[in-house]
Amino acid sequence: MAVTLKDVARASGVHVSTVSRAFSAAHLVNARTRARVLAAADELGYRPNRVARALSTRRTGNLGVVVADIANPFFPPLLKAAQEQARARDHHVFIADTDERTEVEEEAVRSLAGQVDGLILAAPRMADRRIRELAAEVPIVVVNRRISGLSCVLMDVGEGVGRAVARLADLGHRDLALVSGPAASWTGRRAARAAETAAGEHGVRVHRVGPQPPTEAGGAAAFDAVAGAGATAALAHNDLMALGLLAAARDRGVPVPGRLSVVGVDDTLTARHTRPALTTVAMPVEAAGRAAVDLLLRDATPQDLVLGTRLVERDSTGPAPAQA
Amino acid sequence: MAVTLKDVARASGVHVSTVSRAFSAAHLVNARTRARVLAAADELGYRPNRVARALSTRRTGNLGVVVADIANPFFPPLLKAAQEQARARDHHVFIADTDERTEVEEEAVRSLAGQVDGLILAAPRMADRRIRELAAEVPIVVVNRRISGLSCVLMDVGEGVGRAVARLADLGHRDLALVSGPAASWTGRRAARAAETAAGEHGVRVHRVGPQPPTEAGGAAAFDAVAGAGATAALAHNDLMALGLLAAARDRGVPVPGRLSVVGVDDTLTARHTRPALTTVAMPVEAAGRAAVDLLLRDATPQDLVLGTRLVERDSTGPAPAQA
DNA sequence: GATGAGACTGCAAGCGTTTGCAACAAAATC
DNA sequence: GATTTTGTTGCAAACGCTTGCAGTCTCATC
Repeated sequence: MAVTLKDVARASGVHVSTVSRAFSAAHLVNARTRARVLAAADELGYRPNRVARALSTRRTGNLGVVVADIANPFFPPLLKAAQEQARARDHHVFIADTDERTEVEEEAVRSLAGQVDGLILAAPRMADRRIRELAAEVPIVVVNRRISGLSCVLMDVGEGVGRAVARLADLGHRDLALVSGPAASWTGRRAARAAETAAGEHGVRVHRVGPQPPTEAGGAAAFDAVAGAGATAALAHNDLMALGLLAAARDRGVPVPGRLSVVGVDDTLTARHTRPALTTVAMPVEAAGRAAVDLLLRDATPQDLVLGTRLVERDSTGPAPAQA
Repeated sequence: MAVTLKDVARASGVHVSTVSRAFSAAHLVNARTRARVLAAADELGYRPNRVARALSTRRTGNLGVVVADIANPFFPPLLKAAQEQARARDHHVFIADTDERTEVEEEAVRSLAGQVDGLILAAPRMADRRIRELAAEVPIVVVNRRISGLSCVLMDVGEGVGRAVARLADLGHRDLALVSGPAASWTGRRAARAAETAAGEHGVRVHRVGPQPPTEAGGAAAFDAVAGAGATAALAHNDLMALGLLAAARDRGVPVPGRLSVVGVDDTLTARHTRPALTTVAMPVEAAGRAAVDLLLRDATPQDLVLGTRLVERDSTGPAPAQA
C-alpha cells in the first residue's frame, strides 16, 4: 500500500540501507547518489514510517501531555503552546485528560509510556513517590509542582498572590477568605503559604475555606462559608472557583466589589469577561508549555525553571466596606 | 530494558508466539498454559509494546484530532469528550493545532497519517478535494462540515440560528448584522443561510459584515461596520467575536442590549460570564466529540450524523430600541 | 608500487509483535 | 483400528526501518 524504503531503493537502484542513510545520515552517502534517491523518493511520494523507525531507534518522536481537565480554561493555552513547540521540533503530541482522578493519571502515564519520548505532567495529583517511580520508565517533566529529582516548570503563584494580598490590605481589607481547591494541588498549597505570609506582614486575618472541587460549582459552594467567616475579600484557588463565588454573590444580592472583593488565579480568557471583570493572578502558561517541551527534548539533567506571575487588577476588587 | 514477549516466554517455558496468543487470541491457547503465561507476565510487569504491535498489525490504537485553535473555547470540550471516548476504547489521541492555517492543517494530516488509525478533522479549512484525497490515505471523520463521501458529524447551527432570528424579530428588530468569520467556514455559511432564510420569513433585513478573524479582536473590529449599517442586532460567527462586539460596544458607550442586541454561537463556558451574559446558540460539542470517535472506530460506510442546536437566551438580547 | 586512509555502499541482524503454516497429540468418528 | 477432526504449540517469515560490520574502490602518501 504505502511507499516504503524498499520501493525507493528499487526505483533508484541502491540498497535500502543507502536510502535510509540518504534521509537520516546524509553525510554518509555520496551527494549524487543522495540526490538520485531523494528524487526517486519524492517522485514516489515516500514518507518514512515513524512507527517502524521508532521500533528500531527506540525514539518515537512523540510527546505526551497529561492534564487534569482539558476543559479547564487554564490548560488549553498550555496545550497549545506545547504542541506548537513540539511541532517545531518535528514531534507529535498525545493528550490525556485524567478527569482529576489519580488512578486515571497513573494509568495514562503507564499506557503512554511505551509510545512517547517523554511526558509532561501538568499539575499532577499523584504522590511524589509514584511520579518518581514512573519517571524511571519514561522521561517526565512536571509543570506547576516541584518534585526533587525531576525537571519542573514552576509558575510562582506566590509572587502574584503576595502582591494580591498586599493590594487588598492597602484597600483596607482585614479578613481574607482563602478558598482552596483540591488538597493535593501543589500550586494551591504554594498560594496558601504565600497568602498567609503576606497576610501576616500586613495584619490581615486569613480564613480557610474548602477544600472544594476546582470548578465553578465548587466556588459557589464555598460562598456561604466565605460570608460566614466575615471575610471582605476572597482569594480563590482559580478563576473558575472565583467565577462561582461571583455567581453566588449575585444570587445572594451581595455586591462585588462593594461588599466582597474577589480574586482569582490563572487569568484565563474568561476572567476578562465576567461581571464584574475578575481581578486575578496571571500565569505565564504559554511560556510554561514551551519550556516543558524544551526541557523534555533537551533531556539534560533535571532542573527547575521558575516563571513569574503577576497581579492583574480588574473590577472584582475594591476598597473594603465600612464596618457594619 | 523493558520486559518483552521473549522474557515472558522464557519465564513460562513456552514460545513467544504462545505468549502473544495468550494476550491477543485467548481461545487459541490452552487455559492452563494461558494462566501460567499471564502469571509470569504479571510477575515480570510485562506491558505489550504498542509500537511493535502496530508495525505488524498496521493498527496503532491511536487517533488524531485536528483543530484550528485549541485555545478557542469551542474546542476543549470536544477534545475532552473525544479523548475520553477514545480512552474507553483503549485508544490514545494525538492533537494537532493548525493555528487556522490551511498548509499546517494539511501537513498535520499527512504527518499524523502514519501513526493513527483515523483522524477527526474539526471544522477544517481545507478544500473538499484535498480532504477527500487525504481520506484515501487515512480514515477521516469530519466535524462541522459536510463533505460527500466522508463520515460527518454536523451540528446544525441552522436550527438555533433560525430560532435566534425569529426571536429577535419578535423583539422588534428589523435590521440584523451578520458578522462573519473565516470565509472558508462551513458552519459560518450554514449559519448565514439559515439567518437569511429566517430573516426573509420575518421581514428582517440582513447586513453582511466581515469577514473577520474568528477572534475577540475580529469581533471588535467589526463593531463600527455593524453600527454603521444601522443594525439593532448582531449575530456573530461565534462567541469570541460576540465578546469582541460586547467589548467594543462598552468602549463606545453603546448599551447592550439597550441599543444593540448581540447573539453569539457556541455557548462556550465564557458566554455565561460576560457582561451582559451572552445570548448564544448552544452546540452539542461533547456529543459531537464522542460521535466522531465512534464513527471512526466503527469504520462503517460513510454516514452523516446531524446533531441539533438550541438558542440559549441570556442578557445580551432585548427589545429593539425605539426609532430615533 | 605497496600501503593505508577515506569515502561509499551492501549485507544482515536486529527492534517486539503477529500470524500462516506445519507438527504433533489426543479425541472423535466411522 | 484406521482416519479424520480438534486443540495446542512451535517455527519462521513478515512489518519498515536502522546500524555495526565488512567489502570495494579511489586516492594520497612514502
